[in-house]
Amino acid sequence: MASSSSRFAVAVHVLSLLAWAGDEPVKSSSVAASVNTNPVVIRRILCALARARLVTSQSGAAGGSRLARRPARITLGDIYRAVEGGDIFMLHRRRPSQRCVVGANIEEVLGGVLRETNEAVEQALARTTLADIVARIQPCTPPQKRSNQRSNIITRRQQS
Amino acid sequence: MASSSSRFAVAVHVLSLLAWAGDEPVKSSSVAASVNTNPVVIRRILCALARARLVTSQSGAAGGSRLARRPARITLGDIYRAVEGGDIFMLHRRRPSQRCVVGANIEEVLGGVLRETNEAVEQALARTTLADIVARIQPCTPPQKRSNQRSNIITRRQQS
DNA sequence: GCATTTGTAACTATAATAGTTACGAATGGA
DNA sequence: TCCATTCGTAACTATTATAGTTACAAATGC
Repeated sequence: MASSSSRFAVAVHVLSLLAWAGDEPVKSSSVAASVNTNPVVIRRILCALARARLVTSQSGAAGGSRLARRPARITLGDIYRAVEGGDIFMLHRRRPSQRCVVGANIEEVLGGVLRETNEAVEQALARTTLADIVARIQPCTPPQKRSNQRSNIITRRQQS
Repeated sequence: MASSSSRFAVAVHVLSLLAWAGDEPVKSSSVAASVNTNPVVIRRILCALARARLVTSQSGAAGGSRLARRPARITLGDIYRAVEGGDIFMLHRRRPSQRCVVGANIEEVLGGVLRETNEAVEQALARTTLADIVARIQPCTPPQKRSNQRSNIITRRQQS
């Protein structure tokens, strides 16, 4: 089965939008319109991304969020760690029988393997940057100067 | 966060017990005692493992389950595919806005990345076999001849 | 025939996730 | 200084996945 969380996918989507918008701050409601969800869900993700120093946000009129680094300096591994953290697989939910040799040792043995596996995931994700993702999103759409009006849906690429 | 499922950990535990028991069939209730859960939970996992041809099971008195291959021929990747299958990460749960360039393309772009990531997980897991796991479970306990009585808790290693 | 064990259905309990409403605090502009 | 706007977060609900449990038919060996 898939991970029960879509936070990673949404986070990549959010950051792609911020990259698209360049220096212009983007409101959580604009992002929510593109992701097709509630602005609070987006703000929760943005909070996690801000804690990881991937974005900065500002309250108030003319507020919003923008990238804290250039897209080429943000890897999917950074994003994964920021919003999913921890490890991929659970160990047992109830402690195995310590009277059984296997039960008494399986958690430690498996723990090591799972840590290595999580490492492999992070390394695999680290090979792709946000810039790569943005480049693969309709590469035909050319960068274009932003209008002054702040539309709720971003349809044109901003800056580069 | 961790994957919400402990099926993988339990499956490795189950198969370690079967490896430990050698040719002797193991009852789901014995396994359940070691894992500290209900026999039905174990039988569900064993079903998935049987579908993947990693174990064989038999009904009836003197029934139980045993490995279908030598432990060195079973990788953690096989086990992962058998009980977790599919992919690690979810995409969006609601379809993103198709009116936004990013929303219209993010799923396809991310889908490719996530497929590659799942590949990386399977490859990482494929580097460890069930034999490796069993060898790391209290390597001090020597293999030892099994008694005739079928105890509910396996405390000694059977065969090799 | 009978005791035993698997396979599976049906149900409940628990927990994670996301969606929603609400509101205080920050901020910039009038 | 006031006010509209936006974030951050708490509190709640709804949905879903997982695991735990009971129950029973079918298979199997003695």
